[in-house]
Amino acid sequence: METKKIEKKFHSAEDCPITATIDVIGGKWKPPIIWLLLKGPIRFGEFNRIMPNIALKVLSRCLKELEADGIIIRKAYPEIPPRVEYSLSEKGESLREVMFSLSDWSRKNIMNESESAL
Amino acid sequence: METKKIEKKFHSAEDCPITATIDVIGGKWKPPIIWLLLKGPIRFGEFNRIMPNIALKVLSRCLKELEADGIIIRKAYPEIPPRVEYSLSEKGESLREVMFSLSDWSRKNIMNESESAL
DNA sequence: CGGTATCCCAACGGATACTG
DNA sequence: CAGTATCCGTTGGGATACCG
Repeated sequence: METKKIEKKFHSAEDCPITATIDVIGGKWKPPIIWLLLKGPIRFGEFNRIMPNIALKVLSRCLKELEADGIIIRKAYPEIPPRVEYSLSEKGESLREVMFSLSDWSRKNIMNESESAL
Repeated sequence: METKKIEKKFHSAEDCPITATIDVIGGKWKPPIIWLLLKGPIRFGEFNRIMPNIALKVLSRCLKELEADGIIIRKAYPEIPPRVEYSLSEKGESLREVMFSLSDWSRKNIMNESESAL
């Protein structure tokens, strides 16, 4: 059988799997949010303390979107004062390699981390 | 010596290396552009043929930005009609792993590619 | 062929005030 | 404490027409 080489077209950007991933983890603040969650659960206020310049509304929306995409899990404790903890889902955990890959490339190619250790 | 654990803060989003990488490769059309270039040099018109719905202006700006970031190389041949070829720089080539990582995660977690092979 | 120029719209991000 | 509501500026992406 002959295999005809079909050139894949990108009729819309969403046909690209990479674009699809970046739609989920991209934007200005989602990367640090996911990065922090890779270390463990975090409360709403903690995000705001660690990222002092993110607007509350933006933080709120990012968390909602990540939750809707199945990346993070929101757990609210019915206490006074209220406590809400965010953590990574399994799907979110599976991003660990991806995030390290992106971070690694950045350190080598954007931050000019010297290769002096070599 | 005791090592005090310093919590890294993200005063601006750009403090996050992952955000920095996504600033370079992100957006709607840059991923497919880089993806295509990983297979070899491409001419301006070819991009437009493979991605029929990208606006000329957008394609043009994406290519300019990628060039400014040192990811791609633009080579113009002084012919009539003119010919311009885009290819990856070394820095651009170094994105291969990153792109595969992003693409792989997408196939497993967004496109629901069955794991039937297991 | 390989682009620019112009105009437009929606989405994202941001500051501040307020609420359960 | 953990958000929402409102308003606003900037950016990214898009359609169309035109140029060297």
